[in-house]
Formats: sequence, structure tokens, C-alpha cells
Amino acid sequence: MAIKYSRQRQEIKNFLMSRKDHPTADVVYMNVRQQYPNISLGTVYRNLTLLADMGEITRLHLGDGVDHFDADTSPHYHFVCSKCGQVMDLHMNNIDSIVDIAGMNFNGEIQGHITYFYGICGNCNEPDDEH
Amino acid sequence: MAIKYSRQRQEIKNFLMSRKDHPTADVVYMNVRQQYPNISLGTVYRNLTLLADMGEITRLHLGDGVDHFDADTSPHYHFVCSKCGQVMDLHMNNIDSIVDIAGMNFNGEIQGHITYFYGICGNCNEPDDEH
DNA sequence: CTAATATCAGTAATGATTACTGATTTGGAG
DNA sequence: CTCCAAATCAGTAATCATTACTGATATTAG
Repeated sequence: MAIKYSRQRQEIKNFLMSRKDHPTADVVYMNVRQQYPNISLGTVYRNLTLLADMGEITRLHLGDGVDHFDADTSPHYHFVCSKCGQVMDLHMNNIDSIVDIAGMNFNGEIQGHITYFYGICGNCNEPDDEH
Repeated sequence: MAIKYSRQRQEIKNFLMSRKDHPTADVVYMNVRQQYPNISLGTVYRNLTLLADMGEITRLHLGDGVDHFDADTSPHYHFVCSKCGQVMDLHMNNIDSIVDIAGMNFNGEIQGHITYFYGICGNCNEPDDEH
């Protein structure tokens, strides 16, 4: 018996699964508090880390200084809007060949890569919105 | 007159240019202190940020929680060893086509991508070193 | 040379995340 | 069903990287 069930952890995972954006720990905290008003931020962090270690969710580093979490663990990529900060999924063709390209002139074992894309999202890119 | 010369900033840049690894602010601080024993960590951070904003160096987010800095601003990629933590340059063929691939089914403007590779570096991968 | 101001050293503050502690919850054994 | 060992919790303190603030110093145009 190593890992015991906990209502809080279940609710954290449920919340993450209900969202297609990629919330930060703080956003998870704010929302789970509606179900468990006494939950502590430490509990949220501990369980997010635990779920990530178990492979049930993914922790994303997107260069904005805060970790984001994603309940979709299938391989896919992310886009970060430079204007509004939104993080969205990119369902795109496989680009794992870049690992082979990277390995061509490298003396070592390349096991994988971290990639995300940035730019202006569809919402922020609306034409003629102002003035 | 907006930006004035400073010996400290010059030394920070000199130090960065002398290294082909990708030091953190703290490593820069430790080393520049040999020339300027009174320099403060805040000065190092302020100047690294200033140099990065001026485009003279690049700030790297490599998912390890600390920022790394690189005096080589030409486009290239990085490899992070999962074992020893070393960061090294990868001189490889262009992979900018992944931006086009990502943009195919995306409603928005993709301006670029952040990519780095991870695995076991040549040094850590030495065969039969122990036992 | 001098004055205006960018920069500095030193230190305090911030923000995200982790660690600690005594109380509570969970779940297998009897 | 009850009991207890261990996992988890809430609350709080600590950590770590980075940024902001302040009075003193260095730089540079005129």
C-alpha cells in the first residue's frame, strides 16, 4: 500500500480533465476551492506533482515563469499567445524527425525534445477590431 | 543619452563570451566577482536582462527552473544532459519547417518556436566506466 | 570641469514552489 | 465492523530565483 486515494487529488484531476486550457497551480487552487474550501495550496502542488510523477498529467514549462498542467498526456504540442498568454493545443503532424536531425552531428544520446510555439492567437488576431 | 557604459556590464559580457557552456546568473556572479569583488547579484541580473533586451545575449529557459545565458545570439539549438545537467550547443540543419507544420491547422499567426533537446551527453555515456 | 543621470552595492521584497508539523483520512487485517 | 499503521491533509514556514528600492558613485555631454 503506497498510494492512498484522496478526495482532494481526485477533484484536482477531475478539474484538470474538465479544462482544455492549461491551468497553473494557482488556477487549480482557486477552482478546487469551490468544492473543498479548506484545501491548501500546498496540497494542490503536492498532488499535481504526484499526478505528474505517476504519468496521469503533464507538467509544462512554457517560459513564462509558472508551471502549467495538462490532463491530456497524449503526445501533442502547445501554442502560447504572446498577447493574451493563452495556451492552446496544436494537433499537428509528427515532427519527431527533428530528434534525428539533432543527433546527426552529436556525440551522445538524444532521448527527446521539448518544443512549443508562440505567436498571436486567432482571437487576438481579429482584423479591424479597434479604431 | 540613454545607456551609459559600465565596467561591470562589460565584464559580464566578456565573461559570457569566454564560455561555451551556458552559465546561470549565479555562475556569472561567482566569476565576475573575481574581477569585481564588490559586484552585487542584483547588478548581474540587471545587466543580463539589459544585455538580453538589447539583443547582445540570449536568455534561455531550459525547464530546470533557472535561466541560462548565451553570448552566441546566432540561431542554434541546445542539448541538456539529464544526468549531469550540462547544456551544450547543437549545430544542426534548419528545422524551421516545423513552424509551417504547426501552422497548418491553426487559426492564428505562429511567429516562432522554442525547442531544446535532452538525453545523455557523450561524457555521461562513456561505456564500462564503473563496476 | 561640472551637472545631469545612468549605474552601482547593498538590501528588502516578491512570487512560485517546497518542506515541515500535528491532526485527519484511508484501507487492510483481525 | 473495529482498529491501527501509514498516507494525506491544512496551515504555515522556509527556500530559491529574481526583481525592486535607496542613497552613493561613475559616466558623459556640454
